[in-house]
Amino acid sequence: MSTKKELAKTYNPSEVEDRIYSNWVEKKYFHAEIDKDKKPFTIVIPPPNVTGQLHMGHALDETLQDILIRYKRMQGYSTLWVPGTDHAGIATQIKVEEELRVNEGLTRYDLGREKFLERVWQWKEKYGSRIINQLKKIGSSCDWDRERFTMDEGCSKAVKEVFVNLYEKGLIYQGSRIINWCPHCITALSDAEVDHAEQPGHFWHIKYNVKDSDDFVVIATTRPETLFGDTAVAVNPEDERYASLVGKTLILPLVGREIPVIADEYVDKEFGTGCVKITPAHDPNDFEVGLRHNLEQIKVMNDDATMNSYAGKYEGMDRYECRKEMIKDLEEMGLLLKIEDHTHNVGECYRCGTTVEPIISKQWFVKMEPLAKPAIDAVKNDETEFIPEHFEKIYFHWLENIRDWCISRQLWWGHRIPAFYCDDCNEMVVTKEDSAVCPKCGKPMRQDPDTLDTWFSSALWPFSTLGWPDKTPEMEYFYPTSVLVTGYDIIPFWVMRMMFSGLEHTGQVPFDKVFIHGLVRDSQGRKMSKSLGNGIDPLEIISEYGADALRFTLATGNSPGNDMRFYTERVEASRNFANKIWNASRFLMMNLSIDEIKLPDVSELKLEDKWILSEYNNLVKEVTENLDKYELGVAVSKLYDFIWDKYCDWYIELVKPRLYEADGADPVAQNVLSFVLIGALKLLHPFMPFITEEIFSGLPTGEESIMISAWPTYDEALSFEADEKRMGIVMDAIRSVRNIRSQMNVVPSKKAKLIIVTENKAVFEGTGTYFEKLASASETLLTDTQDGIDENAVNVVVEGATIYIPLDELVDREKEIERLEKELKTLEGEIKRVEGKLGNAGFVAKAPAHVVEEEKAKGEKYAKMLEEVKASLAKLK
RNA sequence: GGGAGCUUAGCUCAGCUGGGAGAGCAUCUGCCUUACAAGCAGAGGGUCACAGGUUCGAGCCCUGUAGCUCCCACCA
Repeated sequence: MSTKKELAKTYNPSEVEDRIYSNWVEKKYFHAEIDKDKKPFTIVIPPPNVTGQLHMGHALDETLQDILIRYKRMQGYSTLWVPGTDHAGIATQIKVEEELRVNEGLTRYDLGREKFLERVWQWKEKYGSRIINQLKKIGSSCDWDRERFTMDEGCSKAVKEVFVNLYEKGLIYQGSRIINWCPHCITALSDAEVDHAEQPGHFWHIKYNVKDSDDFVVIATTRPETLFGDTAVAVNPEDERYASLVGKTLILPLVGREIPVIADEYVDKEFGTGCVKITPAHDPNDFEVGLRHNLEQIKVMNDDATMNSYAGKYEGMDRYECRKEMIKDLEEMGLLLKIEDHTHNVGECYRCGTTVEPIISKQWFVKMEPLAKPAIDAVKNDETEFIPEHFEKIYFHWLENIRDWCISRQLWWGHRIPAFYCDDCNEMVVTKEDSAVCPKCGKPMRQDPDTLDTWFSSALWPFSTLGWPDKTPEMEYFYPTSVLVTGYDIIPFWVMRMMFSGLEHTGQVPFDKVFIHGLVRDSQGRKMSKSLGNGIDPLEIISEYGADALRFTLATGNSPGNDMRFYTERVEASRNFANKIWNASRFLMMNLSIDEIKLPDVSELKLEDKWILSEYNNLVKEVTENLDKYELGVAVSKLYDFIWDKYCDWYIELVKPRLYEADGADPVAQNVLSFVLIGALKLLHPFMPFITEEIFSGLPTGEESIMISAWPTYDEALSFEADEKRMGIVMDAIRSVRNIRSQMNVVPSKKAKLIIVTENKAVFEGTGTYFEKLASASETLLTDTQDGIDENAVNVVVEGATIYIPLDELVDREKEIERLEKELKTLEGEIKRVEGKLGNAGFVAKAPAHVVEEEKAKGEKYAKMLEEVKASLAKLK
């Protein structure tokens, strides 16, 4: 029976990907079960937001995770990859509000909380499932039976559990503090949710008159509109210029309120005018100063950053409009003395870009210091390791300088804070229950209207998805997870918070390793963003080039933690590689007449067989080591080189004559070709799952799927070092002959006669293509002995042999002389280099013996070759 | 003001614990050789940012300098 079949000439991914993926899903290959006989390997997905669609950053993140998961699955681990999505509080709420505004002209207040939330849930269903489908498109082998959502029942249970626990331990508290307020999203933000950007601004020098005096002070401010909230002016206690002013009263311009001059260390004498207006309700430093001096806190803005009644006639104006107007008025009044240009860092909301307003507000906070310490220690003790390691510094820096985490958000979409208030007696209860009755007066209580920071639930993701707080078998078996794969940009948002949450609530680190990748940028190195319109849609790339090509591109030429630029040219190269594999397989299948693949006995193997097997064996070892060290880019480039260069360009070409024999294709060659291809496909499978599966299914492997086949292992019996070396010489010889033919402009179709003479006078002769002859000669190249050399020939010198190409085949004598002289020069250069090294007493004395030996051997080899070249030149001249 | 990273072929980037500089793309030459023109063969192209140091030996380790990028930071 023949297994011969013919594949299409080019690989067409769109025809196979969906079919293969559905088959995997149907067969439940992605599903992970608790298996005590296997070791677990767990990854929880960084849940994409339900706001959007897959972008290139996700594609990279998913690809890396899938590579690791598929690799470990083939190695026999019970691999669990938990998929899911994030409710993304602010981001999603903004999107739905926007949609509501554009389509219906409504605000969330028009709908009311309940109706609005219904809309958000509809959004979540639609876009949540869309992004899940997109994850599938790139081949992610997630356990879809275990898909989760940060606001599903289990996660909600975990959130309440954690909140109540921390509250009872005193690690969650409510307080009035300066927080970052986004006037567009109308909510508080945590420090991590504020981006800082340099903005051009001004220093306005404003005159504050001293009460009942002609004296005045000049303060320089970048935020004149907060003037209405000033409750003091501070100077440095050491500042002699203002010593007499301390204790005096000033008249606040425009509103005429009286404020004291105080002395505080905080003021820098050298900066500005040395006088600082103190606005405790609108500046974190002023807030502290205010506490020290017991100053009143006056909020001058509403939640949307319009001015309130403290701003007098400016009430109702937006903060910037107010600034403009009041500056004009101050100028008219002669109180504006100077305007200086000044660039400063301004905080912006990470979701909408609006300048945040530091504002005093009553919010819920997590006390960070006691939580941060164990999280720092766990990384210092290597319980969790970052890859690459230097990202630990970022992690430490954040945790060591952390301030309490503001976790309440004035949003509707999110986990509602499990605190209840009694409107009658002001009693407050924090409980896991959905409702509460006042323990004092028995009246039903009102739940806190605010929700929790999205990252509060994300922080629990590694264990809430495994069933925590219940003691589930999954928690027992799959936790702690094995590796977290994520971008460096969310270390402070997420990694750090999962770490301290895991340690606090489960007593264990949430993951062994944190594998950090960089950002995917556009071809000019810019961040891909919607506003720039430079984003490249992974799905378009997939439909044009295939998921494998995209994955391969993302995994190649990129080292951990470094950003990468995305070029479609690179995807084309990856697509070409896929096609190359396809055609190698096509070639094999066209010539396959065996129906079972079995590695032949060593005695039957020819030189090139041993060589490719040995190279393959090394590849197995190296790729496995690279993957274990998370060097995915290195692993994949070795696979590329092996398959394209060694397997296709050398091995296939070398065995062709054996396949075209009149009495049928050599079964040894067929077996080796198949064995190596199958092994290489397995190694490549984590990177290019679809094409490897498609080809594998067409080969007589006796296995049902490559994705559940066993990962190849290094086999001492396949190591043929001596043959690798011999083959190296043959390859050198072939390259040299090709080089000559190319320089002599001999077209490939013209067969040249070759005479190969080995060191010990072995001679081979033939007129076939140089490929065939060298291949068939390769076996005995260095051993046989015969006599008879054609003296009138161009020759090529390789280690241990000289190859003659009769001159009548190649016309240009001058060119040949030129070539040989060049060769002579190269060899002389090499010999000089080696002699220099060996002549260096320090080198001979101190370098390792094998290094010295190698150099000696090289010297001898070059010397012999030099002699041969010289002899040839002499003959030609 | 701190901290990190980067600087290697025309472009984009690899280069593991220090032992004769690599890939892809681009360029040049020749080929439709019956797996593949999304291909084959050949070629050109790099004082590995700069200056010192350690070493028998440095792209790799140390010190300093310059340029670029990013993160963090309350100087009003």
